[in-house]
Amino acid sequence: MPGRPRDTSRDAVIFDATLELLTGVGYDKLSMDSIAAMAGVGKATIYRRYSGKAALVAAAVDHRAGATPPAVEAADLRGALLEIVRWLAREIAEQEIGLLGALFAGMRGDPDLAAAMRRIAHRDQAAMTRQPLDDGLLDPRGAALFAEIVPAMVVHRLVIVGEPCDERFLEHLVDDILLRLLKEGSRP
Amino acid sequence: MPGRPRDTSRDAVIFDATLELLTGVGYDKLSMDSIAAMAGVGKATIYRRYSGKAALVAAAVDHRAGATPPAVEAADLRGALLEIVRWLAREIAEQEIGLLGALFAGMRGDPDLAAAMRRIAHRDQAAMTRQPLDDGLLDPRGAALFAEIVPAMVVHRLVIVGEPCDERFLEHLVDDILLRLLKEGSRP
Amino acid sequence: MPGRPRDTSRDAVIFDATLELLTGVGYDKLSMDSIAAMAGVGKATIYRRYSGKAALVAAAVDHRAGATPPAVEAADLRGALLEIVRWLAREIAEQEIGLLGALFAGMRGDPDLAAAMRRIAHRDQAAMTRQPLDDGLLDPRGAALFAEIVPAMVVHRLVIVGEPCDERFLEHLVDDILLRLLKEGSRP
Amino acid sequence: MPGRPRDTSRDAVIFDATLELLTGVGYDKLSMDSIAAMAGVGKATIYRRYSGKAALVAAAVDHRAGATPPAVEAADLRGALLEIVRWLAREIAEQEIGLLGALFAGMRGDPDLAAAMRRIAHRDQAAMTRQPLDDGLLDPRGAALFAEIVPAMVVHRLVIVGEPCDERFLEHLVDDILLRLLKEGSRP
DNA sequence: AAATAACCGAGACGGTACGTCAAGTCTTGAG
DNA sequence: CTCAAGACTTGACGTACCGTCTCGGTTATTT
Repeated sequence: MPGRPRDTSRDAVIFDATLELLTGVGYDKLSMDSIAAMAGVGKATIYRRYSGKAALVAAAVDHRAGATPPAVEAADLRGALLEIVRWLAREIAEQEIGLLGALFAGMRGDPDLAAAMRRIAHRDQAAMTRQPLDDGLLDPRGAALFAEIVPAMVVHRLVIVGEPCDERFLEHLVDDILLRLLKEGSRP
Repeated sequence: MPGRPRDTSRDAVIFDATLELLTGVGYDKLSMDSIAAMAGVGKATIYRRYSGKAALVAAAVDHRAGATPPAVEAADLRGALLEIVRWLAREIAEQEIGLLGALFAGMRGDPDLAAAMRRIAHRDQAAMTRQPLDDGLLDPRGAALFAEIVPAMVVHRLVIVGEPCDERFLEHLVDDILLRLLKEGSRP
Repeated sequence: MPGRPRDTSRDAVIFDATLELLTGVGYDKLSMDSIAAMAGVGKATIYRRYSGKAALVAAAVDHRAGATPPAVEAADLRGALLEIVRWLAREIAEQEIGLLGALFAGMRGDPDLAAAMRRIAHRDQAAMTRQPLDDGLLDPRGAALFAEIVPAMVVHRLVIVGEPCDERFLEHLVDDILLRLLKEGSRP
Repeated sequence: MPGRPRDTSRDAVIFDATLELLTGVGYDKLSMDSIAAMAGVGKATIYRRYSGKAALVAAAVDHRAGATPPAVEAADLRGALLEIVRWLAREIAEQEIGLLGALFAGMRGDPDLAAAMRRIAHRDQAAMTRQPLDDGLLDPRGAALFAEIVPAMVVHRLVIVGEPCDERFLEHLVDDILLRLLKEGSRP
């Protein structure tokens, strides 16, 4: 099949422009024209790669987030949990808020896209608890509980409550909720 | 010297049209023109009352939700929690999903509006646990924990996970998380 | 017929505001709201008197123009013609341009109103040449020619050519057109 | 590096729709939305070409009128004048009335546009008298007088007097005004 | 080497919705 | 019944964005 191959260097500049504008003005003030202009790219080049704004934002967030695995250092359960929770809170605050906007906007019209974005949002959660699981700090039931509660409360804190996930909140989350549920779960 | 007073009957038809279209087509396919047309109202009449789509949706959801107090019947803690959780899940699924869309869309550009919408989202949560508190089924610390965890997990379930809050999920929420945290809290 | 009588002092302030705004911003940037506001009058008070913007402007121009009869002093034909032409040019430039805008805007939708405005535009023209007629400076045929040519050329100069009716133009009009036609007409 | 060039076929359909609606409903009932709809064109395509309704109408009238040169057949002065006057009266009645509406509406806010419209209104008038000039039927002074008087009286007749330029009026214009002025001018 | 075919930046295209503004009508409370 | 104030419906305005299409021009592969 002949023809000029896609210029892969375009992907990077498109992602950069998308993420910069996304964090700058928010999802719904984000326009494809402005992304194309900032990236120095034709709109067709974007639409050749992504089906629309929601898909582009999903891909951009996926790309950026994919580069950051956690890497836990603490050896005790509380320390490990705090590290993971800190990383997740920062990740969501910085990147995935935009993804959530895309999710809201796109999920009605395109269920497949919504499913893809949900996969992105979930993807790290499995990897996140792998190390504590391997170290024996966490059992599978505890890991599931963690994955169910922590993202929910972090997102709720940021979006609904509208306050940052500061250290105080994260310690409260770990000490008053997670540790008590996990300890409770380990009793006979 | 005041002129013609606002026709309060217009508020009702505007809210009705807004909510019907909101649940029908979703927040971002919702157009001011279609609301005005369905309500039989000029756009200026809407913009005289609300600064934009986000503010209108917030007011409409506020209006509709305000009419619904919980009213718990069960006398035991588990039953009471289940009732409240069921009501909240239904409320969020039916009404506040639209509000969340508005929140995402509007919160960057208008922090005051975002704050107002957060107040709306929070408003019922205090009243929600009042009866169990009065009945002695819940202590203040437990009520705070409830208000912190339940909305977060319900919203997360609906938006991020993308699955409905069915009875199975709600019982899991009550039995595996809430009750264990609340029992734990009552120990020495 | 009982009821509060119309406050005739309102007519004056409405006319004043109308004419001031008309000369200030032109016919089509003239809004009923701004007239009402400047006049310190409710819009209903205007619409109770005039059927719409075009009718109001016509009445205002009629009112203002009606107060100004010509009063020719010169005893020779050329001097008399120049005086009349000067007055008419000033009158049209200052007032009736607005009326012409109203005429254009309103004539399609309301032929009766258009007829009324044409009557206004014509009204002075009969009176204008009365004195020269009485003095024997002009015969009826000459007066008719005058009334047919002068307003046409003044309006054309102002609107189509877009230049002011300065003394040079007016003398050209009198010397090169009017006087030659009138002299010609008086020959055997 | 230029992008996609303007589709010049869009100009034609826009002009057609504009002129059809203009003659149908008149200048001020003419809406950009209806033009766009009838032309099967997005509003942006119109606004990309013309700054507003007045500019569009000016361009449309210019376009349509530009295609029509006079072509005089008569060999005597009276016949030639009548032919030209007839053509001009028809032209103004059919096309330029709309342009005059645009001129009134737009000339306050945009003097450049007003100047352009005046150029359009004047454009044919030079060419109009070229043939009689070449044939020696008219001298330059007579041609200037013609161009000054005839359009003025035709417009005045149509707009202010509100009557059509029928044959009777045109002969009056030629016999009682033009010919007498032109003959007068040729005497010693 | 030439032809082919998909790519690229740029930007015009048909649409849809936005939020504003004006026209003319209606509704207060006061006189 | 009139007044000032101002809310009402209607409908056009000009702007912004979407996702598509069309230019002239640029690479790679395939003949």
